[in-house]
Amino acid sequence: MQQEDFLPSLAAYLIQTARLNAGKAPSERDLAEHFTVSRGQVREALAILEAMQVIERRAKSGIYVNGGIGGLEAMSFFARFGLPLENRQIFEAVEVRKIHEIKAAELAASRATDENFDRLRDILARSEERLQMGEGLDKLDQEFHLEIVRATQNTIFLNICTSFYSLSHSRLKVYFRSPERNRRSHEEHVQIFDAVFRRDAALSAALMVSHLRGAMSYWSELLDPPGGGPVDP
Amino acid sequence: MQQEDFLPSLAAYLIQTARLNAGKAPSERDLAEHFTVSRGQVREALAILEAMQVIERRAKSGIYVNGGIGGLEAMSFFARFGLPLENRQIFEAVEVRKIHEIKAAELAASRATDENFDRLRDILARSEERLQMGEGLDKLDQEFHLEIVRATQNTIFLNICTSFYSLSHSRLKVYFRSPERNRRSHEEHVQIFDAVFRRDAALSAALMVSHLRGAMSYWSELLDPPGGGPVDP
DNA sequence: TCGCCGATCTGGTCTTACCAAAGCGTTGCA
DNA sequence: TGCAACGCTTTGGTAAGACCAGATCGGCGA
Repeated sequence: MQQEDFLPSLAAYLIQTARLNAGKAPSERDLAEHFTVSRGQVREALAILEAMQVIERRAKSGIYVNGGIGGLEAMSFFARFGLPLENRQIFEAVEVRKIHEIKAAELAASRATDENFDRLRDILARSEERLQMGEGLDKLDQEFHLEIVRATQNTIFLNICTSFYSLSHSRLKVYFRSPERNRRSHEEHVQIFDAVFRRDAALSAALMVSHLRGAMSYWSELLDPPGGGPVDP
Repeated sequence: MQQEDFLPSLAAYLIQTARLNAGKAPSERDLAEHFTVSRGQVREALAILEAMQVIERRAKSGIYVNGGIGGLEAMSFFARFGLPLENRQIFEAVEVRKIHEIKAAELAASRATDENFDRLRDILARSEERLQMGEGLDKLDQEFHLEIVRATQNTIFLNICTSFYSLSHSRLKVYFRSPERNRRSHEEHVQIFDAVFRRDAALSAALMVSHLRGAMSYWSELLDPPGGGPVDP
């Protein structure tokens, strides 16, 4: 146990043990022993988790796991490593994603460069290829959406959207198991590309609205029913 | 030298020294000596900065400061401690803020609760008070905008917007030195409040558009002219 | 039963030590 | 003279031990 996946392991363990103990996690010394690493390693990881607002370290008292996990970085960190998020968080993240990507399509229409168009064409071509072979879009969907964001030429914006995409990642895998949904998704991508290429900002945004509505309504249905308990992201 | 302000000091020092040495910062041992702390402390801080994508640690080689600073967390960290950002970054952050807050006004119109309205009224009342006494709005502007975001009931969204607000903070102080701008800003806040209170989503969004346009055009003028060099955030 | 006191635990910090690989300068050979 | 091989130094990565001061909590005494 060392390497880079020590952090997520630690985080998962902290949350798991804290849940059984009113939010309080084991001591640094216990954690070090449990993971067979030095206390220094544990402290380094804890410093990062504290900066992410995942935990709180109270001097001479102990380590406490924050309730509803804090910052964006923390959440995308969680999603990246498959840790569970709550329904509310997922819903909120989806809403933020909608806000971002609709505006992204609009801005992309006026700012996309030839390189952006080249990459988009390449992504669409590879999508077509995969569909012909009867395979799911998978990562290509993500690539398409993020390339649209990249076409806004706003690197901060791209940064945020990338984080949010990871929040929905494993869910999307399920979504893209259906051949029909794959096909429709691809066709909508092509339409969006055309609108952006024609520099039609309003149409680009409108198409993105309906594209996201279609894809995400599927998704929110999975969330709502039982109402409450945490689901895996 | 210890406490919480060690991190920003370290960050500033790393960036400063790295600039003179092709992106390479002093070794951990040198840093520990320079700040009169233990190597462990330095490593803990470096772990956080690495997680923020501010630096990169290469085993057996050294510490390297990343060019155009990475993630959102890193940027708001920088802004919070008055470290310089580049023009491009500021422009991008402003654009993202616009995207967020316009949509926030729209959503707030349909979701704001009585508590939100109470807090907004309180903020406006205190604003009025300060204006009467000839003082600037200062923090109250921030409170108003963030309360609008809070009214969307999306905590993740609020989280992001809060980070972005800190990016423009010290600049806003300059903006609010002008009594006339204070007055106009306050009046626009009142109008936005009314629109939200009447649940008029379209009007809320439209008013926010012009409010931000007014406030931020002032600002982008400060950025564009010389074109290039970093400015203080 | 209530309050006080002391042992214990905990995070915070520092020191020392060792490892392995990267860097770099020197040396030695062609 | 030029280049390649060798070896020392530096560097991040990791571990182990120690001390401090405050919080925590149990037991003792009033």
